[in-house]
Amino acid sequence: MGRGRAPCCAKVGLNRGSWTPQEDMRLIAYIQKHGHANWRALPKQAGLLRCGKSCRLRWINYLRPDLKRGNFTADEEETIIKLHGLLGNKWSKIAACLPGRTDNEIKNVWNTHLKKKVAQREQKKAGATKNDAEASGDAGTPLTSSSASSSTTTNNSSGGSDAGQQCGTSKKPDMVDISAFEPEHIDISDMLVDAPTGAFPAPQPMPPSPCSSSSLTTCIGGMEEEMLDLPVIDIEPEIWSIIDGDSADVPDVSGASHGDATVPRTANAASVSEAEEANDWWLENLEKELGLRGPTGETQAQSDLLDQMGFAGPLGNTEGDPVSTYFETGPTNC
DNA sequence: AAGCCTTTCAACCGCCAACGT
DNA sequence: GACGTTGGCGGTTGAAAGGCT
Repeated sequence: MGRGRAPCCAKVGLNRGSWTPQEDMRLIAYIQKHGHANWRALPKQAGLLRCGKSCRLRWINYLRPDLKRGNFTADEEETIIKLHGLLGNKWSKIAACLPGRTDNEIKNVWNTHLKKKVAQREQKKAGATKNDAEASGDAGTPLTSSSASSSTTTNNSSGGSDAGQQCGTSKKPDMVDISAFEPEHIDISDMLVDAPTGAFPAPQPMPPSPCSSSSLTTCIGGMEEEMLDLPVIDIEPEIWSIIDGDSADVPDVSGASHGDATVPRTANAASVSEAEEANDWWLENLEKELGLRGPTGETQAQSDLLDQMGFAGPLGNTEGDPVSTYFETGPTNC
């Protein structure tokens, strides 16, 4: 643990709270082009007045192209309940089994809906099986002892650190075998493979720089370079120094200088096309919502985007900002 | 219609593990 | 091996939305 850690946004005058459509666009554009090899440096290079942590969170939980949005299906809820029984509050691991869902989302759903649901179910079950319990040999380990209460109690001391393991291949000792509770066994491995692949491509760790594909880059064209390079936001240079804790120069963010270096290398050749498909699909929707596609053509689109990005005056015409509209409609269209 | 209460969810905080030097 | 840096995780918070009285 480093001690010299720079203070987070609150202390250095960075933006906090809700993200604006402009910030979203900026983040999206930057990551699409350069990837997110270094979250700490990202906001600086993208011209965002946010801390890297905030950017990461926003991307992971909201802007990522492979996110499924909208209500959880009954199946998903059941899956969460089951996995929570196995894993406890290991939201990230649970999320790994639910393509398109984030740990934050799952955590929220659990705390708002599922916890109660499980509690109610358990109550019913307790009432119904009260008499049976004594007779049955395995004398049922109560589900709620882990699932319903573990979220309120503090961490199950994380211990296991089953890093690399996904979807509860290791059952924690204090976790209850929920299969005894549920009518049917659940094959966790299925969940990994069962990702709805139809309209929704399997999530990629991070799509390789999709700039080679059409989409946003095409529509924005050369403007994107400017968007990323120009000091559009009136940022006091000292702020970056404060953030960095040094006086290092703001690196040149033009593609040539560091483009490839910051592009994640998680994707192998085989997955590149998949990832590009995913991105194209996502960007298509985004572009439509942003008005970057359609009869008005690219020139208008660029001009609109410039407006939205704050290049050409205030955001007078947002009419419910485009990014918000996009997400209200929902990228998955599921 | 207004005020209050509850629910929802995006965002923040602090901690920890992994990694690099 | 020690130390610093970064990414990631889980818990918590607070604003907004919705429902109720």
